[in-house]
Amino acid sequence: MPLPRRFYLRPTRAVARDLLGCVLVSRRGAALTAGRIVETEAYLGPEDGASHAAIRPVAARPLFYGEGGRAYVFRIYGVHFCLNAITGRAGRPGCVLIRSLEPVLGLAAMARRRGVAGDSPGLARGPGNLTRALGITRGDNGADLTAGRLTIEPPDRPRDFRIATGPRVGVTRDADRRLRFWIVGHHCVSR
DNA sequence: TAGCTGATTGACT
DNA sequence: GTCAATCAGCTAA
Repeated sequence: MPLPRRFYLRPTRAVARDLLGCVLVSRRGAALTAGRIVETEAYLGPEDGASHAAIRPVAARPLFYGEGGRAYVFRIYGVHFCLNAITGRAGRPGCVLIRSLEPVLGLAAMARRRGVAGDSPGLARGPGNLTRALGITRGDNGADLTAGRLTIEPPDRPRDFRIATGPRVGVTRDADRRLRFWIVGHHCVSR
């Protein structure tokens, strides 16, 4: 069973942290791919200069400010897609960027989409690689993460890892906020 | 309408 | 270490 709606209706930082160890599942027709989340970043409301609640697409605002538990997908640098989970209750903007996965299911399909070898360690490492490996596109924007073809399942093993925090990667505004979370020592965490 | 920018990646010096 | 790819949507005019 996917994580329930109430999981997302909490402060963004808490969701970002608790998402570590959970499993993202993508169903594309017959192809099933999934990976364990090992790295996330929190994006808050308008007070967070890097958040799309403060800048960027006005068209995404209804989604951003809407009830948590939906996917927010956008194109970056005209080249890659990034996957976010919307958090908070309606009227409370926030989302969590999913940066890296440890491949769990459908490795062959992921490798095919990426055009790399199946045993490649970085199959779903980095936001752009992750969406490509799972076949996630703009068409998944707004998708319900509690049911359907894109869901997030609770951890499939005990949380026996340590969590580290630090500045977000690649952001130019509010770059000093410690809103990045990752599993210490995991080989699938991006540089 | 034109110009610019970015929550990235991979190839190359 | 540098740099190009490539485009939706914002900003200025």
